[in-house]
Amino acid sequence: MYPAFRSNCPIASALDLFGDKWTLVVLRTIFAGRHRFGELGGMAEPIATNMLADRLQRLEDFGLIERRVYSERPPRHEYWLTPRGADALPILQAMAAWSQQHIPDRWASPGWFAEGVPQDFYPKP
Amino acid sequence: MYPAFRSNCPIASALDLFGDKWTLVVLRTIFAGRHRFGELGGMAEPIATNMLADRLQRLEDFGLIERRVYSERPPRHEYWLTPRGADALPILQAMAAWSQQHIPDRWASPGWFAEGVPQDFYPKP
DNA sequence: CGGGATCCTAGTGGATACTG
DNA sequence: CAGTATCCACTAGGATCCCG
Repeated sequence: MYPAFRSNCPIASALDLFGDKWTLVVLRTIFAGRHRFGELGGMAEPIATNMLADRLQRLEDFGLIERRVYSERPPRHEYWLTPRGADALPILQAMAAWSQQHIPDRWASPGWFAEGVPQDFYPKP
Repeated sequence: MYPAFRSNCPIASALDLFGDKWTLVVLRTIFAGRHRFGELGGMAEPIATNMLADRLQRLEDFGLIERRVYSERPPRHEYWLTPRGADALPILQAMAAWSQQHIPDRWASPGWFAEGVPQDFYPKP
């Protein structure tokens, strides 16, 4: 269930858990208020459904998110952060802050997530 | 020279720059006081020399590190953080803090980098 | 010592079709 | 709607050898 950790370094271990192309992007989207599979699949960065399903499964296995199933037709599933997942926010904020400082031209554009993002999600540049 | 950015999101952009298996681990090692190619190649996480060379090249292209060449025999090269690279420290610290909170059993062990790491590099658990 | 050049593999990732 | 299954392409990554 857990990946093979490369070392005892906490940084390397964190990267072994969610240091791939998609995991933190998916997590960011959940932070931003998207909770359903379809919403996550429709984010700005196109992701294949099998990739998305795989990352959600892993995040659930690692205890970062929780899956809620509603008995409706059509079925509705939602993914919510656990406290453990919510604690990853500083990582995302630190990345956002770095980008805003050092790739400002990209960030100057309206941004893809103007609405739907918590007020203080992206730190002020 | 720059990667293809997936979107305008600063988080996704940061991940496009250094969200792979090795880049942040290499950066961490430089933060920890290793500056020579051989030292970086000898870190706890075994990395192939071509991988290391590639990541160092990219980090230099992105302006995160600076390459210093000394005219000696045998030759000596050193890689040092630029201000832009040093600004990535909060990202590493946030990852380390998360790991220490949520994968404590791994961190409880002596750690691979007891000496050589700046005093406040890993936040207190 | 610090890489570059090769070659090779594994796994990531993508498109499409299909199902409860 | 929320996935799974299948097949396929690509490239990140690794091992080894070699050279200034």
